[in-house]
Amino acid sequence: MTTERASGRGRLDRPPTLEDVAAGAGVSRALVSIVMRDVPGASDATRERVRAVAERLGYRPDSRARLLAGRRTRLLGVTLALNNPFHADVAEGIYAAAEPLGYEVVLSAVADARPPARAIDTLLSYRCEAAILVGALVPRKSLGALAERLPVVVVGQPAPHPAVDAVRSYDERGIRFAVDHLVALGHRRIVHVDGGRAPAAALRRNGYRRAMKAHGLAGEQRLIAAGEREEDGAEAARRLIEEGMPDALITYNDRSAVGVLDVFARSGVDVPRDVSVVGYDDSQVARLPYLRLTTVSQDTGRLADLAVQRAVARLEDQVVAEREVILEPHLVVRGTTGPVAMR
Amino acid sequence: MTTERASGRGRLDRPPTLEDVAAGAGVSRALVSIVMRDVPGASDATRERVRAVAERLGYRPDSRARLLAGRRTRLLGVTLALNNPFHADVAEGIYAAAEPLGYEVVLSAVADARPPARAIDTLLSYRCEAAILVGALVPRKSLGALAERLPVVVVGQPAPHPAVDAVRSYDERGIRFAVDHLVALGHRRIVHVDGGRAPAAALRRNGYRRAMKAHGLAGEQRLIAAGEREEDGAEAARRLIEEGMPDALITYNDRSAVGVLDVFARSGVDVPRDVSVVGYDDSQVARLPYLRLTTVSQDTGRLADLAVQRAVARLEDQVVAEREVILEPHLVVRGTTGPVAMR
DNA sequence: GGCAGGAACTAGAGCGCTCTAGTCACTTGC
DNA sequence: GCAAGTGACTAGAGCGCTCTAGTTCCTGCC
Repeated sequence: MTTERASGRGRLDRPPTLEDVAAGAGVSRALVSIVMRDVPGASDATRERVRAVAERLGYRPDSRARLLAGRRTRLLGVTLALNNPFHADVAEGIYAAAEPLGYEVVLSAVADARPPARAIDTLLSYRCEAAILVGALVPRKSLGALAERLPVVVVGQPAPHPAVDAVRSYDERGIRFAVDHLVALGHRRIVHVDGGRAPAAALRRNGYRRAMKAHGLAGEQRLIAAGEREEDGAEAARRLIEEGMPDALITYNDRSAVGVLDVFARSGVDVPRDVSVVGYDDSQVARLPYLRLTTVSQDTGRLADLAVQRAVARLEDQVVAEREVILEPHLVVRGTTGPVAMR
Repeated sequence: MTTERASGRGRLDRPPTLEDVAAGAGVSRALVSIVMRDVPGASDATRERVRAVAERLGYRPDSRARLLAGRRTRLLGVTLALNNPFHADVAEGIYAAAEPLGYEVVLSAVADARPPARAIDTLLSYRCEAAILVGALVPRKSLGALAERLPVVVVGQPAPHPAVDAVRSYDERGIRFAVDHLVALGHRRIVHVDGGRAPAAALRRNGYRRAMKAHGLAGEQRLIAAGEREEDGAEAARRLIEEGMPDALITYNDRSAVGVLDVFARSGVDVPRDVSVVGYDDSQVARLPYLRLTTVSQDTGRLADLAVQRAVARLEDQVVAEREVILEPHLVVRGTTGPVAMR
């Protein structure tokens, strides 16, 4: 053990390997491997001795070699957008669900400068056994190609391809609850500020149309094309102020709702007196004291659990009944919705 | 190429390797490696042919093997808390900064069920060449041990150990700006709702003390022990209401401020008429229309750039002048601070 | 014509593990 | 007393790459 740490390239003394531990303990590499993996095949006395040497040398198994040599990697790949709180919640759930099943998680971020294809490439290059895509927009065709290689579970949107699993909540119903709530409050002219091409946006749009029809409000339907960011909501709000205000509006997600509320606040539009607003996701934002956004909630913990279960079931050849699991969302009524005002 | 995808363990046809591509193109493994790595040593014609075969077979280099065989991994390990928007911003910046330098990023999340030590273990097991710890609380001693193995850069807090680099903003100054601002508005009884044991909390606490003294308000100092979560701020607010309200307060971070504002709102305390509130971080939350939190901002993009530069400089034996780089924070005045009211 | 020099390519040794197929010593059962 | 069994351990092949040290062949130059 040289203490050759001084200058130059530094730390050139490569990390200790199984070989080093084996030599130190006077046993074979294979035995050390057995001890480190905690599998049967070594006496308690030896285990203890080997562990002590490993500890002393600061030995840490090399994932690269381990993954390469093993017959399986037991790696679950997850793509997510770091700036999205919904994704973050799901990812944490995935960690928690994967560990007890003996799987490890590899995260790969999607960002402006890092398209989904890039993130997925990384997962494949690590030979993940399954991929869990959290709310990523992947072209149908590439999804099909991906599913050809490994089990794919999409979270938060319907499976865009018959070969992939999907774990999501029932978006049509979520929107339906929102419309029901607004109608019960006496609103009729209910607008949907949609999510454009964002994940599940089409479903929510559709849910809106169906719900309006069901309430005999087909004639009152009004869609504003928007998107998933605050700015999209803000622009929609400006248009509404200019072109005529509805009784209420439902946005694609909470972020969009925040943009809407911002513009309304600055323009002297009182929520909920002048107009009611409903968001979607029940993200942290929705709970903020000054916002108190009425919104549709989906259970991220359960979504994560189910996604992991799915992926593992596929890998372990268990029978998986349907391609989709759809959870029931629920409405959380807070302060941005109220009864229709006298006018 | 069998289309043996049907049932059973499925996809057992293992992914194509260099060998397969080499065979398909009628060249050696080494040559394919040269082509895939885009290094000199192959003719253009061959390059094209090899690439075509690789494409046709759906070949994807195996990171495990690549990392294992190469003399360097060029991997930068990053630990972060997924639920922290400040961390997410920094992480995205790290991706952006690492790529042009030819380094890859490995993310390792810290969560309730996944302590920092665990996250760091993962990074080590992948043989990352350097570790960038974003706002993680790692015991001084383990940090020292870690720095023994590889260059470590801590982001968002002072280096808790002489052997690690730190990239952060000048927290004492940030707090000072907040105090200056409040004093200029006429406030004297300024409380600090602190961050307890959270990263950089001690610095901010200290900055508060110094700033108060500098304004001749040493006698008005009042610290409330709190933490980094919304709930910590909320509890502090309850105590203040009970034990006596100050003119203004500065919280450890924006999350804490949100908790404070929540309790104040529910208790009929008007901000900023009755009391002014300043947060820290300028996270997304602070910009929300209904919140419009006055807060201290740090430049996450630059923090990330510098952290990567640091790590790479250490790896490539460049001279690094000081252990710490400290950026200047700045105050963003929004709606939660105002002049002292007549009473 | 002979040979240096370079471009294009290959052989083969690892990288640090896992895993199969052993070997060896020591019970155990009849 | 001996085959069979069992627990503890080892040898060695391989996982899919990279990288060093070649080899081969062409081109140009005196």
